[in-house]
Amino acid sequence: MSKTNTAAQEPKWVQRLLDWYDVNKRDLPWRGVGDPYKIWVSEVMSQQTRIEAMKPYYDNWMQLFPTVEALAEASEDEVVHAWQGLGYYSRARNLRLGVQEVVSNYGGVVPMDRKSMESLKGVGAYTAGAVLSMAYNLPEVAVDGNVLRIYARLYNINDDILGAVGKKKITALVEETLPHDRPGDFNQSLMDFGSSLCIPKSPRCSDCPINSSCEAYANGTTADLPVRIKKTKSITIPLVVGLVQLGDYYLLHKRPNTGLLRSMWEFPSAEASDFSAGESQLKDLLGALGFELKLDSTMVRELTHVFSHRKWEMKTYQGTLIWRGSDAEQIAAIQTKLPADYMLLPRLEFATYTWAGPHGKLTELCK
DNA sequence: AACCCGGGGAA
DNA sequence: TTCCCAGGGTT
Repeated sequence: MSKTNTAAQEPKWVQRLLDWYDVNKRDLPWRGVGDPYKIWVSEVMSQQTRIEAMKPYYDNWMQLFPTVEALAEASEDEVVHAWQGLGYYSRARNLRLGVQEVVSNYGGVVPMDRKSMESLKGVGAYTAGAVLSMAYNLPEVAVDGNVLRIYARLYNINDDILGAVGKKKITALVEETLPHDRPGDFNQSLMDFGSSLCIPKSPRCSDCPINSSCEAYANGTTADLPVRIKKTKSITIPLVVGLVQLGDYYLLHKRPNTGLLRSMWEFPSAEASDFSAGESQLKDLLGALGFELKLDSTMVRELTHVFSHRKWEMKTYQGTLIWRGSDAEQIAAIQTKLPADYMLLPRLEFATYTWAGPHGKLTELCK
């Protein structure tokens, strides 16, 4: 629970920001509805994701899973498939698990206290505060990247906002300044303010309704704040990818259920930077499954895909497979002899499956 | 505290 | 290219 604050202690900028919000707030589908489930979904979808990017996913999600019960009953595959393309897929898996907890342990009602909220899968300090303040108008702070940036400037805080010290310092400040009559609106006003005016680079200070309260603006340090520690560099991984067919069927591989892009489908690939090295590895790989591989040396697509800490440099080739078993064996029979993480699939059924990031873009090369 | 987990828009 | 976004989980 946040500290109490009196009207006398409330900084002048708080009411000015609320006034600005009343005029300039964005019209978003989960706002003004008072539905904690909708707000919860929107918050999780928005994590590390811009609003414009997640909007269509949100609309689709609500069609598929309109209530906590609907989501709780959905399979993990359905849920991750609906998340396909958004990234950070653990968010989808954890959201489903969290909602299942609500249905089984809270009678389907999203809890109204921070401790219970934060005990739910995928719900941390931020999401708990956001849902509680926006859905139930409880005086809880929701400290996200926007809030860290805004307060670092308003109060000229030089600590690294990604570190524990800076984050703790700012959270204390937000608790002191949170207006208890409109906590939900206040938290949302910070989001809208941070995404339109107090933006990371080149903040639009001349248009800012609270620049007279901003210490960084007064000191001329808005360009230097907030302080963020630089991230570690990403490593580059060269990959040779094979779009390999047995008749009308493509051979696909399901990634392990741990690590990057877990449990998603991809085309067979090898960690190699040139055709011959990749061809050799793929022949070994598919040979162990019982296939003979003929790979065409003409590259059909070169694709670079950047993750947070990794970069895939993918070279894609087409090829055909020959089953080493008896000539009479049909696809279905061969299928039963493959390991569980491999399958043969016709192109028309591709849309049914969840693709591992950039592999989804390669499906357009298949016929 | 450090690292892992996606994807995309903007400069 | 680099930055960074309505973060949370794991080790």
